[in-house]
Amino acid sequence: MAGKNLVGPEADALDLGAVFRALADEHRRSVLTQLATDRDDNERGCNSFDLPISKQTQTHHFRVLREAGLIDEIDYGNRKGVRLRRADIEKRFPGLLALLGAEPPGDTAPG
Amino acid sequence: MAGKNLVGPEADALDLGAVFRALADEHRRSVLTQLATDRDDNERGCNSFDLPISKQTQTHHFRVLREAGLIDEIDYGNRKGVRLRRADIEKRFPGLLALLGAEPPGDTAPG
DNA sequence: CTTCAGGTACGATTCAAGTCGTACCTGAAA
DNA sequence: TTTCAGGTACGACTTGAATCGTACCTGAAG
Repeated sequence: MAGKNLVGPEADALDLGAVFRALADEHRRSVLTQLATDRDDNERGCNSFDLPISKQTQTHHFRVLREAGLIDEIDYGNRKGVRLRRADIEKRFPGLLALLGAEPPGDTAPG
Repeated sequence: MAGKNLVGPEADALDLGAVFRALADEHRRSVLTQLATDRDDNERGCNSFDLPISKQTQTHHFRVLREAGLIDEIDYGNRKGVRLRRADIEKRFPGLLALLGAEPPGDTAPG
């Protein structure tokens, strides 16, 4: 019933390079921006982000975000939850999440 | 005599994706960290960063940093200067430069 | 049990990025 | 002028990342 939390790095072990690499991708940045915008930090389903990519690729992106220490993944077997590691991120890299709000969401180049 | 400033994006046009992509590379992050640490924002020579890469690759990295809007490049013909665009960066992405200080310099994995 | 949707594992493909070799340009100094 | 160090341009190589196809796993609902 209660999903098990997939492992990520400890709060003190967050690597700035890995974080920047994770946020360099448009889709991953979109996910994290959506998570950071919700101040209640609700757990969300993986398919609630409207990513225009296949589910295999989504799996890849969520894994990158988790291994960078930005999100927790909760495995329920046949579905998965995602939660922002806001406290850990703010502790190690204060102000990082606020930067994501400085970018207008869905800023994909037209044409 | 007075070098000419190579063009980069306007302050309001700084793109977060380009910035994260630029800072995802270890060498470029090292350069920007060194620049951000100097609170006097002195202009520095391109070969004052002790980058363990060829000069062609250095040219490439400085170009990426400039096109991301993070630095100004001043061309003197047979040598080049680099200056951090601190005001523009702080205006558009406040707190970003402070994040670089949270990472210990020269943190290359041993062994 | 079967069915079904969500997710993963593995491999293959495609593309972007980091790197360097060769050649060339630039300005200063001899 | 020549020489020299710093830098660029172009091309080529190599690695890593993003993407998807196929097959398989998981738990819930019939």
